[in-house]
Amino acid sequence: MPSPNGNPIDTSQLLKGVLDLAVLAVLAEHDSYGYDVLRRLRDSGLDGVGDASVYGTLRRLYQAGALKSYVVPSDEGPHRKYYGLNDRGRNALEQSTKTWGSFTKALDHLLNGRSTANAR
Amino acid sequence: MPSPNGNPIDTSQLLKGVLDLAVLAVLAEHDSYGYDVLRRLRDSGLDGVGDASVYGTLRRLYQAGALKSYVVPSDEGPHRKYYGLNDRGRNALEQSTKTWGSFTKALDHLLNGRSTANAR
DNA sequence: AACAGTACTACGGATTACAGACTAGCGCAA
DNA sequence: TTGCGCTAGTCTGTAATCCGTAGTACTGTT
Repeated sequence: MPSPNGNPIDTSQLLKGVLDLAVLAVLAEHDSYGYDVLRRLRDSGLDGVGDASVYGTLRRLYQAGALKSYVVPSDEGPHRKYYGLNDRGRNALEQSTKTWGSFTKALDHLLNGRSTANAR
Repeated sequence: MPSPNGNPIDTSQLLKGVLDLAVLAVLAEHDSYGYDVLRRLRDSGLDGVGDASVYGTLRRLYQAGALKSYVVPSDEGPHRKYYGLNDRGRNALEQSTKTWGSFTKALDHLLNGRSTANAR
């Protein structure tokens, strides 16, 4: 049930589809493992991201063939499963970035659209 | 299963949570009915939006108390169900716009991330 | 042993897409 | 005039997708 309050949009819904892009972007800098991806995501301002969401995304991306992965047995804890972009992943990142660009442009057009001079 | 091809993000997923915002923005200009909202959304660049999605969103928003609605019997077809923002809707629009703003900012930060002064 | 870092799984919630049904005027042919 | 299809407009059910919460398990360090 919706809160009896105002009902602004939920950040979790905004993440839909964007988490892929975010994860790809993070991995574009350098290979990394789930826990670290999560941390970097949160550092960048994406607060409410759950760890399972990241692991899920990583796996989905991997199964889609956009990532390579290799396990690094660590000497300071359990093994770390590193992920990195491959060609397809790099391609997907580029594509998705474009899609995201035009999408936000359309939204901005709607939000600030033709009402620049409008005293309500 | 995903296409054996590259698997860029899907526009439909991007819409999640944003459709609310888009619909609110459209209604902020002036009251309107589903079919027209759909048309205006598409005109603004949001292509793949389905009509049922718009109707659904309209109803959700209405049941959340963000919209008022009234039926106008038309002389050129079936009746038109108009929707318009009320106070709560206006409030939600403002809130959501802010959320959207910081969200895109975070994303952009990630995408262009390693810009000036990443030497740390 | 307790704790923190790390990985994974299962279930549930929210939202959009697709397809189909239904309503109401209008124009045209028989 | 009646019948039929076309268009504008609305609504509903089901499928598919994705994120969040919670719970589990493993491994070094203190």
